[in-house]
Amino acid sequence: MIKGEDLFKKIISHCKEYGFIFPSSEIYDGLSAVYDYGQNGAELKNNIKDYWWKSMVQYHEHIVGLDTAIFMHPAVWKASGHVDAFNDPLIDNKDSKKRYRADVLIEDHLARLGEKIEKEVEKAARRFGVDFDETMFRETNPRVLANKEKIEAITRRFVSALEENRLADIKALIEELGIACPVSGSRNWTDVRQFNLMFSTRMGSLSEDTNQVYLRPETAQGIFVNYLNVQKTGRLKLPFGIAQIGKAFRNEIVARQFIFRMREFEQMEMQFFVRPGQEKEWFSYWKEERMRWHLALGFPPERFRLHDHEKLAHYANAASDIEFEFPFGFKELEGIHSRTDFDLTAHQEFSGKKLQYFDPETNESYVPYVVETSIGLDRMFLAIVSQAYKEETLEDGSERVVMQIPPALAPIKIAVLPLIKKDGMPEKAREIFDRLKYDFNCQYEEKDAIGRRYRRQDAIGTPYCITIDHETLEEGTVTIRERDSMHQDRIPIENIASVVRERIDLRPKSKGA
RNA sequence: GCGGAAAUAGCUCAGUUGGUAGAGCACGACCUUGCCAAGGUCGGGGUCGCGGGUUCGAGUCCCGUUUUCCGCUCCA
Repeated sequence: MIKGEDLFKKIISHCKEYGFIFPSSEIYDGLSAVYDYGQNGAELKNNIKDYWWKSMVQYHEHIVGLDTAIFMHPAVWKASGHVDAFNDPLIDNKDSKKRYRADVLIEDHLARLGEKIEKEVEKAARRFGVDFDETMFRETNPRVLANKEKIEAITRRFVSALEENRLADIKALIEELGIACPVSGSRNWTDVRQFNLMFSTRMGSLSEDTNQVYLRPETAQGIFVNYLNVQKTGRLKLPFGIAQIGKAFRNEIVARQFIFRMREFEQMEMQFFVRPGQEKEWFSYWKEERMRWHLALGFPPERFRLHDHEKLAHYANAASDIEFEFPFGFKELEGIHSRTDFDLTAHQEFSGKKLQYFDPETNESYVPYVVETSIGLDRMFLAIVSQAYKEETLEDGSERVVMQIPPALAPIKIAVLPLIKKDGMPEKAREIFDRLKYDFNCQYEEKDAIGRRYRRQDAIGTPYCITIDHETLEEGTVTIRERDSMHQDRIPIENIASVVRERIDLRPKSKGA
């Protein structure tokens, strides 16, 4: 079986060869880490969106949809913390060619100085024995005091330099502290450079009269700033959710691994608003619910795993990732975050507008807590094609490449194929095609031998092929060929639609969620 | 951004010590066959990633650059 790197390369070229994904602006040599979705990719992507939207919005009574603008007031990103948190000062060591976050280098160094003090205290403790008063020693010993003072002074300078973005001062600190590269051991550093992960542009056509605006780095904020509009106009009661699908942009230093990490990407997010104190329960609920959604597509459970975050982002009090085993290993596919009231409270402060919910059951007003589910649409796409791509050797020794895309998500649902190009079969096939095309995305093909046409449909993941033969003309039946098993059944023309519809149905079989 | 590798037709690749670009598959038309790809005939398609340099002459040698993959680095 092919695995890892080889498999990944094959998937990438298969995606290009069969119209799923093309490099952006390819005739101009492409644009780094930007991709376009082709005729089959666009269908698959739309089907993923549709599946998500239906299972989140349509099947959940208490979740509604929203579609907000990519541009938002610049203050939104100050409130959300992105202006600060998305700024990293980076520095390179010229000898080892390694890159570090300058602030992390200094923080680590300060931590080591702190450890030195502790060692001194320990040493003293051993020397003085049982009567030793640690606190007293820390507060009175001149050497410890001097070291502590030194650390505090450096920390003050460091924090103010960081806050005011004085990059030269940060570099000066690194040199002054004699921080060496852990790899090369050298102190040969480049200047500190600022990397802002948010794309910015200018709004307004006169250059002297413009405002800097950002391309949103996440879709969530559009939901937060609108949550009261939606709640009031929809007369929604807690708990309720708002779902959104849309593009987001992050100017990653390194964007790579095909469509896994792109600078322009699409998110499918749902923010669930709950009473404070109930967020942990809902967090667990959504973890399970989202995992169920993935497994409903029929993927092997061992390809998924949950990863709980130990280090939490500035806004969260609990966070888990649903990771999928891509050809390059387990990586984040979806994040479930308990975002507390961080965002709403911040927007309340920055905007000066109350963002409280009046709870008719308790007669109280409060800022709700938020549990977020956020999945990368492009990553979901990659997960599906990675899982679907199969190279098979058949009984007769021949080989085929088949995309075992879940039938409900397949770009083309039915291929309509006349067995031969004469005896009235193309006409009959056209007639059937014209009847089916209003309900399913269909493809008509008459060129080449039937076997070859089956293989072409396998390569783009078409779950069903309808073949029109002599019996069709005489008895009104067709054969329906199933992609994965290659089994054929003979069914009446009138039954095609109902048979296919039943097999591509993804609705929960027993109870609705 | 650093290091390594690669780039010739839609795809996979060949192209001798530098001498003016080829194959198979794919694609189009027609003929033939007809249930799991590769019958016949004819045909279309490449400024050899891009830009410079060396040379009488560069796909081939040199420099730069772009893109991709891998490893670092980064990824609230």
